[in-house]
Amino acid sequence: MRAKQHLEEMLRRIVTENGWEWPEKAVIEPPKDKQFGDMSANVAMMLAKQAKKAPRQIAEDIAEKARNDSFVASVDIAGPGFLNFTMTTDFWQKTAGIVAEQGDAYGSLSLGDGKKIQVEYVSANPTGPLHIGHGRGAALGDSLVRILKKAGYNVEAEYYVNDAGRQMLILGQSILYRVRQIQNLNPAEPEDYYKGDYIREIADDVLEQHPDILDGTEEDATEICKSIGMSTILDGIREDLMAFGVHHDVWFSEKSLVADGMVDETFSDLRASGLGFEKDNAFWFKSSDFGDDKDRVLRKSNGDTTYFASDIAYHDNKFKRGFDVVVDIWGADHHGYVPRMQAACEAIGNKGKLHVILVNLVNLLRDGKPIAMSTRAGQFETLKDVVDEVGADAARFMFLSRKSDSGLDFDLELVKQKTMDNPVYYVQYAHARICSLMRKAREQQAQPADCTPEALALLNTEHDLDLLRLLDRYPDAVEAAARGESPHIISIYLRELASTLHRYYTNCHVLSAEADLCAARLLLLACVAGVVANGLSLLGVSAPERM
RNA sequence: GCGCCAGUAGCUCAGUUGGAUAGAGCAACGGCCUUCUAAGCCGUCGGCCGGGGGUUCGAAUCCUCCCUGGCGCACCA
Repeated sequence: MRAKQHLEEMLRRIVTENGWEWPEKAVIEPPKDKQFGDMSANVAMMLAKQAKKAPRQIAEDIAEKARNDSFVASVDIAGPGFLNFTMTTDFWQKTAGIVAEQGDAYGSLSLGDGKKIQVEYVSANPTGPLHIGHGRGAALGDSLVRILKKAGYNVEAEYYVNDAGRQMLILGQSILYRVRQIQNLNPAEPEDYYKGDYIREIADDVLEQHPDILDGTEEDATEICKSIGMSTILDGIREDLMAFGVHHDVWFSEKSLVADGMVDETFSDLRASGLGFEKDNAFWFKSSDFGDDKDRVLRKSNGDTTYFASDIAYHDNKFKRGFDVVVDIWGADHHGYVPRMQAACEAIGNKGKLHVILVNLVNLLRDGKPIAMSTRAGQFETLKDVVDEVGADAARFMFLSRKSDSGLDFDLELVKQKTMDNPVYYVQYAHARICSLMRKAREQQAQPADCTPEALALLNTEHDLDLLRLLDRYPDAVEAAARGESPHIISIYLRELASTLHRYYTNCHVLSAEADLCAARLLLLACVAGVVANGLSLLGVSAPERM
């Protein structure tokens, strides 16, 4: 019953009847200017070449037939050959019935058709607490998971734990250094180590659990520090993510890849297919065959495998788990890594199934002044601190208001402000306002009307229709967000819905209206509140009932 | 030097599988609370869409060459 769907079915039928083929690039969408009607189609222009006729003439043919549709009030032809449709008022009014009937399910799609899709995100090394940059990736990944589920995909969220390799060794050494310091041993400062206060706290715990740690070998001591450090930090990461409303279904360990022999398996597979080769005492992957700039080393001449080697094995493992699509969310500073990872996925027979989303850096500011961040130097603003200060809702909405691949200034003072520079409150306020109305309505024994044609017919002002048209578009917003893997589309939609609601609120009084009209308007507003809450839930932002 | 991403109103940004006169918010200025939350609404001002060429009925969007900014270019992770 949605306008776009209805018109597309009709237009496809007419095009077929005329012996033409539906052009894949044809779109039906609301025009940017209301004067062009409710929905606009470019199909006549797209058909020009195929039909060997002038676009406007094709448009005439189509318009004549389209006028027979009982839900189409008028069809105009404009510009180079646009077909502009105005739907009947009662068509739009039915929207309220559909939204009310479907409730929370409104906006759910069958786009994904149950396909298995994995979203891997955050995946920060367990060497320190999450900082604000991780927060952006976390918000994006979690929201994307919610959107893809809504769109009908079978989605699994995963965190890849880099619990093997050099970074973990440095973590162990950093803690051991602090342990010795606490014991007043005046240890030599390691060349490269994590300097944050949390390392000292972990060192305290280590000493408490292993008072005799320094009696054993250096290796054993480092191993103990590493293990306690990692589990402590990982627990902290889990807590911080939970407080931020972010969930992962699977925590996948890099160590387990090696232990299960998956890396070796990858090596022999590549060797067998001729895509791996020995040179200069190292083992290489011929990634240049798949568009990468150069070949890459998987096993160094000193015998260690590279990070890339386990990453190939990891992705191989993902595809073997049956995912049709694998989404990786990475920091934009890793963009140089994309071509080789794509090459690897192609080499192991999964071309085009990896989608990499790059999340650009977050510049943390306070009152316009930058706050420097570096895990190593131990000076950073943690995600936890930021969430504690500004709230999870405001932080998430800020992260999800912009395209992920452009840089983001995150000003702590700004995000606390209640202005349109910080639109989370604007959207939440729309929801709270409606809830407040509903409470007042109950006090005076008024309640939303049932979706009868008589009740719906009372929703006949331009303000009513503006809201109804926007509600009708919600599933399109979900679809666009899912297809584009772009949660910010939901955020933009919500701002527009909130804006239209606030305008309605100012112009159309509800509780003072005559009883039937009041009930009809309550019905409409209940639908709006439902869709606002629905959309906010896709962003992982709460919909408060009062503010 | 090579590559990727960005450059749209004073500011922050939408809009980019080519569509109609390029949109919001903020800021500035001017209005609206004796009725449901003013965290709101209405109005005015504001643009060679970084620049030059090209492709076509039509370009912010595609191609090409420049300019500016960010980030990458390891037998690091």
